[in-house]
Amino acid sequence: MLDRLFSMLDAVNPLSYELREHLRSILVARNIKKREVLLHQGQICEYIYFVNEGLLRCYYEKHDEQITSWFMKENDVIISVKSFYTQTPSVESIVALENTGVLGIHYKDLHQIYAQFPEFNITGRILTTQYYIQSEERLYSLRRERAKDRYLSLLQTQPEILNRVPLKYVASYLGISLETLSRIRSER
Amino acid sequence: MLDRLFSMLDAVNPLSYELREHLRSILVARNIKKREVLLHQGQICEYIYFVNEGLLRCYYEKHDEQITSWFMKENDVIISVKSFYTQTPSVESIVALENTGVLGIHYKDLHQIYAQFPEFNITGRILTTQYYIQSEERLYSLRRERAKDRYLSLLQTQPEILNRVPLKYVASYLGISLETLSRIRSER
DNA sequence: TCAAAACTTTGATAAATATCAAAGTTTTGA
DNA sequence: TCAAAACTTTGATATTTATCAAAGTTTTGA
Repeated sequence: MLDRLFSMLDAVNPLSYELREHLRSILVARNIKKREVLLHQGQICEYIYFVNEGLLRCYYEKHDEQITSWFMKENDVIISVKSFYTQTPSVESIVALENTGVLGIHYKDLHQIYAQFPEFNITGRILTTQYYIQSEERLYSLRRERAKDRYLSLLQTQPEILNRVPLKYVASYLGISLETLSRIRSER
Repeated sequence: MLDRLFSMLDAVNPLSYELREHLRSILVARNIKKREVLLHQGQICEYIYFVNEGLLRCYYEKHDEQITSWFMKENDVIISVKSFYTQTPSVESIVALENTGVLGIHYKDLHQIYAQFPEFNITGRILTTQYYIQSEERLYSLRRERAKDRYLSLLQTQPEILNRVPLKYVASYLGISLETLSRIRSER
């Protein structure tokens, strides 16, 4: 049950026996059915989650339209970034696109770990860095790139997303309209 | 000379006397004249810099066009994100827009600090988190937002940039053409 | 299993933005 | 200081993409 999480963390920076046992005691497992909501807009994102299995979508509303900010699948760590780090109400919601199993750590427990197991700051720093790099790479593709090129980079970097997610969500993730995406896909 | 950096770091997480002295011994000061290049595309970004004074621009080329990824000014930490963290050749260049003074820490020295002064991982984690949040916020504005709205958010969040930077750089930072930006500004 | 709901495609048109070109304006450096 | 270079604005036009509408297609759940 915790194997996937532990092996992901171990790969980043080896976990001590004590930390591993401590994690067992504070991790919260949760199963979310397809379409069920893990975080509602307006709530504070109190947990940082690890996806054991399944797929989720993080989105927010702008002029009555849902805009997808991230898709998160097996082995990903998920939060509403600003809400979790600043413990303020989230503008984003997180909803399951498939039946999903996650493991959560409460914000307070995480900070207690950072204090009690200083080496976990290394893990935190490295994981944050990885997600920061991903965020920067998405900025590249949104800046001065054509709708078609944005679609092609997604196809290259995360092809499985396209098989698991309705087009309308992919479209808003890429910052284009549903119809334009459909037309791009039908070219050849 | 090091006051600004130390007080920034202290505000994130207090520096011990030993760490402060160690920093003094490994920090590298550098002055860059306007238009001078701090990092060339293709080089590995070996230093993480703190801007004491001045303003720099980080950019990359796409279809013969320069696209600005970041502006960095006093009190900012700067790197070519992916290049520094992965120690691979940079797709970005960094150039001074004003005469600028920076303090640099070499990648190896930084990691030596993380090992020798574990509490600095806290600082590293928090600073990375702050920049990650900024990156996410820029993603919001590039996704499904009109050119005009992107300009208005920049005006709100970083008005001083607009006074210190030629419009063509601001335009590519916002992902729009120079002419469109000029027209947006002249409305009213 | 089958009707309703959700999703995708396609077409016609409108709106936003880019591109090309040229004329002003400001800054720079010998 | 003043000509050259860099920057900004403006206009005309082209291209990209969005929007609105409707018709297919697939999925879902009672």
